[in-house]
Amino acid sequence: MSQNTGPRRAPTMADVAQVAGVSHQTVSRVLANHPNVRESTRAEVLRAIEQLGYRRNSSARALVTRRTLTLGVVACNPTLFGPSSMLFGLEEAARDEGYMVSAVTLRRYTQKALEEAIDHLSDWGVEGIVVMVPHRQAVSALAQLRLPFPVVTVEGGHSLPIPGVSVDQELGARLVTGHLLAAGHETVWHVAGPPDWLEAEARLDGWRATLEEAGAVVPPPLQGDWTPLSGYRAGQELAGRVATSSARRGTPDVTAVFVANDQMALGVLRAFREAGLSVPGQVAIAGFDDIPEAEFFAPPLTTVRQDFAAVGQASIRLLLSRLESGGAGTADDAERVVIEPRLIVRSSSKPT
Amino acid sequence: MSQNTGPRRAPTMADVAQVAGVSHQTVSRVLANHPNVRESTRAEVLRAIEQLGYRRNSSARALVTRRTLTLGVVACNPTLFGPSSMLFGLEEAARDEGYMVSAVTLRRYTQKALEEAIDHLSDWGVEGIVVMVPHRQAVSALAQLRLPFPVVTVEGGHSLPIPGVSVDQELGARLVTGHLLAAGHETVWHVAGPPDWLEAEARLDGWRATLEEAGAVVPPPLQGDWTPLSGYRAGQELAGRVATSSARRGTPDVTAVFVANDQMALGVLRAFREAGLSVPGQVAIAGFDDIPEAEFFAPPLTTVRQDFAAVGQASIRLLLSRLESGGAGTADDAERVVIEPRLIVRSSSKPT
DNA sequence: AGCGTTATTGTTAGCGTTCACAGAGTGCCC
DNA sequence: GGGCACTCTGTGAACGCTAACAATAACGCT
Repeated sequence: MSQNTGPRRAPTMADVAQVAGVSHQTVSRVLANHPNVRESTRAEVLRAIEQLGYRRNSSARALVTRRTLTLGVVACNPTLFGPSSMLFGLEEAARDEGYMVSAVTLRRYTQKALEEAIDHLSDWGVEGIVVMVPHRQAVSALAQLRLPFPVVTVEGGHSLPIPGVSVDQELGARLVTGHLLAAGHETVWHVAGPPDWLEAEARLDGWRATLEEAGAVVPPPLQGDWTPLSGYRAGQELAGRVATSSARRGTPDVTAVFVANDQMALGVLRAFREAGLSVPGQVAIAGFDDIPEAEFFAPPLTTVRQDFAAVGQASIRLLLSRLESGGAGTADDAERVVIEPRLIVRSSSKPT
Repeated sequence: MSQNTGPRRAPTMADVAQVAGVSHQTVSRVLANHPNVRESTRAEVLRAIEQLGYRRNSSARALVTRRTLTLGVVACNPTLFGPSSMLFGLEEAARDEGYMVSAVTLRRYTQKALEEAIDHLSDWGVEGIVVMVPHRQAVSALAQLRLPFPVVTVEGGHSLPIPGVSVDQELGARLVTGHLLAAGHETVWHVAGPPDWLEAEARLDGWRATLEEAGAVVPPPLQGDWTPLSGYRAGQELAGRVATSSARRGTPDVTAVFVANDQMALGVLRAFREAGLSVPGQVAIAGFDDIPEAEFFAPPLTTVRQDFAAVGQASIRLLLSRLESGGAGTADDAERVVIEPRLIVRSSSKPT
């Protein structure tokens, strides 16, 4: 029983070949499902593989095939519901296609951080990357870089010739704003996201356009940063406005608010609650994203649902199609996939 | 101008060597920061690298060094705040140490899915993995598997000889329950998580033990599944109990509820609101996790904060220490890192 | 029988690194 | 001026796999 207890190395193809009594090439053929292998030898080889617990060495394979079967992702706020859902859908889709996904997360967007992230991924030989960093500067910085592999953006806007997937944020904003106007509100206020985020901008644009088309006054948008706290602050300001305008004109000028995401909407709700404003009685509120919690807010939040998982899947499909077409960095016919959001009406916007 | 426009292959070390007028080995030395290289040649090599845009081929490197510098993660509910925060902290820590992280996500736990996930990671030659699947069965299934690389669990319980990191869930539960008892409640009800989750069990245990030690009645725990909806259902049941007990005995038997996570607590809050029960006036509520939204619930939620990012970092440290000690699968002195949670008191539990 | 064709297997040569070793040059000492 | 230590550089051989080609056996057909 010379059971070698030392840190014996993983078996190689040659080991399998020897056990099975064939050449290493035949083993390779069996593994590659090559048709021209006699059934009996195939069985023999499989048995040897089983017996030795053989696993193909991915590095050696990658070295010779020049394919690492690895994709990279750069993500930005990965603890938020949206980004993490996308990441999830993306990883699953990639795995189904036989790829591995390596993610690098950015604490905050800076050009340097983005470049380092991409560098890090390149070092590991990814075949392509998905960039989920929805800052305006990120996308233009990306366009500058000439990378030796395909890049796909998520929510990267339409202005640059980089293929990408996005949800039609503007449409979503139009849906909510239109919904609030239809409910009889004279106008709709807006708590926007950070101005350098493309999503924030698109939502702002959709909101403004809808108001203008309806001939409604466009009130100055308030500024948030996606966090509940910033929504809370904006909510306090709006609540103050309601109070003073009611006192001055006898009628409040804020009766409906479209908040650029659900988390901030939560903050606004709290501020209103503390100010004694009833929702939707005195002010109607709507959010964006439809996080799982939104249905259970006080009151349940009207919002716009985005199919994040679908975005992740689409980004992988797009990346793989680029990969197969051999299309490296440059792509003039930058494909874009747009996914439609859906309005979810709940009590926060219903007339009592 | 013989600019080769074809899909010219990435430059190799030999190319760099030729341009710099040295041998490929010298290039390798420069890249490895070997001390015995003359300053002038080092500069020459670096210049050639710059000029050619050379990047070391990670597959070739991995092949010869037998190190892929890649770690794997198996995660379970990656869209929740907790898991995604851990993933984030973990990835960052790994990157700081020069490792790449590849994550595989499980839609739902099954033994098969777990094994496939691990298989998938093994295929890519990870040097070790972190398993973030806090099911009882997952950990025992893991213990069965004899893997050729180190494994670290997150929230994997203490019963098995696998190194792991966890937050002291039981302590957290004790803190909340004790806090509620100290506020004068005769007993504390509990909405538990799914019974096959270790975290749910530990929180249940901590709650029960605290009640027993205080000589309080231990009411039957309600069952949830972490989602707001399940919390909502449990909340409806509890609200019903308040109503009938108040009617029958003149005094309600539910005055305080410890909900096993914040999302379910949100559901309970909604149910109570709909039933006309005031929080904390008639019933005090506390959750667990301290998700960013918790502070803005109606009312702001008392909860237990877990430092998820720290858990992720600790898991990487533990995995790397295992890796360096050469400790593969077997590890009798299974190290465990325990992180202490912190009670965060907000108005949902404050006596009016 | 002889030939072409196909099925099955083996042989050899890389893929781009790192490692082990050898070699050349320099300085120092007895 | 030979030997020794040290610095710097190059040569050749792996690492474990796949691709290309060669070789052999088996088969059908004229």
